[in-house]
Amino acid sequence: MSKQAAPLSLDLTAAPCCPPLAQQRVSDETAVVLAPAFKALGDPVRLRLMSMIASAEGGEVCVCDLTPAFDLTGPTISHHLRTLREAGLVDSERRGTWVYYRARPQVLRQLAALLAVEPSPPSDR
Amino acid sequence: MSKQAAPLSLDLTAAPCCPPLAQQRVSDETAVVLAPAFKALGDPVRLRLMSMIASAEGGEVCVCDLTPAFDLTGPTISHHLRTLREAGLVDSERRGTWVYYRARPQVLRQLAALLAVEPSPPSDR
DNA sequence: CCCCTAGGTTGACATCTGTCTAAGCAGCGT
DNA sequence: ACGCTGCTTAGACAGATGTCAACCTAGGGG
Repeated sequence: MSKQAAPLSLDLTAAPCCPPLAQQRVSDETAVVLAPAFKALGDPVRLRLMSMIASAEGGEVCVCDLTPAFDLTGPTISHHLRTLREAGLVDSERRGTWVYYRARPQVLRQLAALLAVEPSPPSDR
Repeated sequence: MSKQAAPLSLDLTAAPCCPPLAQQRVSDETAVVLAPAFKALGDPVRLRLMSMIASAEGGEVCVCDLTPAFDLTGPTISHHLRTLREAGLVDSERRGTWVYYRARPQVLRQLAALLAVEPSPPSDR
């Protein structure tokens, strides 16, 4: 694998930040910083988790509402959530017995911006 | 890993397609179809390759222009390109001695759309 | 104080992935 | 026909990843 450190909670806001990928070559540094975020989304379970968290009413979900949606054990879900957290995509907070996760929209926005492409170039229609 | 088949060239256009991840829960099927694309972008080398291809003048690049940009052997670059191809992110075409790669904007657009988030919700400022 | 529930941590395991070297295939010159 | 250059395929190998069972920690109630 192409190296990766994961300082246990990435601040993607610190990334050299993102003229669209298709508009200007992504630098090595930027690639190294942003790739882990895409990697984190590169698993169906995590993609769904991310979606469940990001689309949650009130902006947050209890883990207890996430786990039963999958055919996986608690530890496995916990592991995936940790991956999302370390990729800087979500934040977690314990409140009493429960742990709540919420999305970090800035990072999502940054990734979306990176993938942005012209609406539909002339050659296409 | 959470299952995956890769029919040697994915048609992501066939995906149940993408109301933003933060607006509606991504279905299992959609997640299974789209996750591989994110996974493909989840490596710094491939992210840069994707960018070099997508931002290329004339919409295409020769492999011979990609390879020297990295500290990797030809086969390794070829392997990464294949991954991008199988993820449906790029297309390749041989012309004479050289092979040219071009991006598939539709897929990029689809991924970007999935990550789209409200500009900046009230709670944020 | 004890136990119950919600989650996270550890360790183990099979599988996948990134990288390389060696070998193969495709065009193009001569 | 031969060899050269550009790229892909095949095989090998160390390291990463997804999953689980077992264990641990934190809070809340009796």
